[in-house]
Amino acid sequence: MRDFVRVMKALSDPNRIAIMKMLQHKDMCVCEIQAALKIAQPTASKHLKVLEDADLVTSRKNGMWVNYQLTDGSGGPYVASLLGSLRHWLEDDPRITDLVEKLPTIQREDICKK
Amino acid sequence: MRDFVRVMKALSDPNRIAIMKMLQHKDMCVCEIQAALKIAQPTASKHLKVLEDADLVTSRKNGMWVNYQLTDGSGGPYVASLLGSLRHWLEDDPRITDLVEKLPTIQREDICKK
DNA sequence: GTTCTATATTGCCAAACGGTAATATTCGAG
DNA sequence: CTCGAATATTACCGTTTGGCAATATAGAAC
Repeated sequence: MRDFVRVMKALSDPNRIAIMKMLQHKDMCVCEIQAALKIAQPTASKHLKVLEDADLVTSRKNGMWVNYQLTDGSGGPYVASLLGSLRHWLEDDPRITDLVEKLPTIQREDICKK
Repeated sequence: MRDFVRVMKALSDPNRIAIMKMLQHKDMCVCEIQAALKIAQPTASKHLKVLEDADLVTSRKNGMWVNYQLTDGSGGPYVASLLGSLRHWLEDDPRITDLVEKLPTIQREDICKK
């Protein structure tokens, strides 16, 4: 029950849902997510931690960057099911489609090194 | 998006999840839910309102009582899918099985009219 | 080593949440 | 109409949550 609530809570925030939908299209680092959602960097990190604690997302260090990606769902029964459903859900949501459209223009090389 | 978040939030609380799982077995009035979960009556009412606002539950007045039941899922795409998944989810959760076991002993005639 | 750069952690604030007691509402019974 | 019983609403309280600025950590480049 505790795990289930954790997953549902993780998917109960618009910004975290947006992160999940973007990660369906490509792996992203923190600064890319921060730029896409126009939120502060610590906010992005915190959201990613919530998603990671719920086993919805994993991170791989790659040099200076930390790449986040969707999990394969092996973390638990609810996670697998919800990851599958999320593929279809919100495909027509205006904010999501807008974010996904702009995804190709979000590249870490252009964002960081300010 | 707003609807989706509302549904996910509604399913992010242990007591509300317990209500959903109990309603899978039988329609219930507020005082039955209150007794089963051992919570105050306003708390039960509030939880039911959250579930109703998310279209997960509907209420039918029957004299003095208000019967709550699961919706048919026609309220939206996420609702239908989650209602279906919830049938299988948490079937082995100790608290849920305990509540369901005790369901037959929860009857409004025994509970109310204090 | 030192200096950037990307990310994580901490500390803080306003808003939202879950809970209760007290009160209001609604409806059946007499 | 009055009384009692089931439910809803309101007011309040402690905890959690999402946001940010400031700081700490980790790694690449020099």
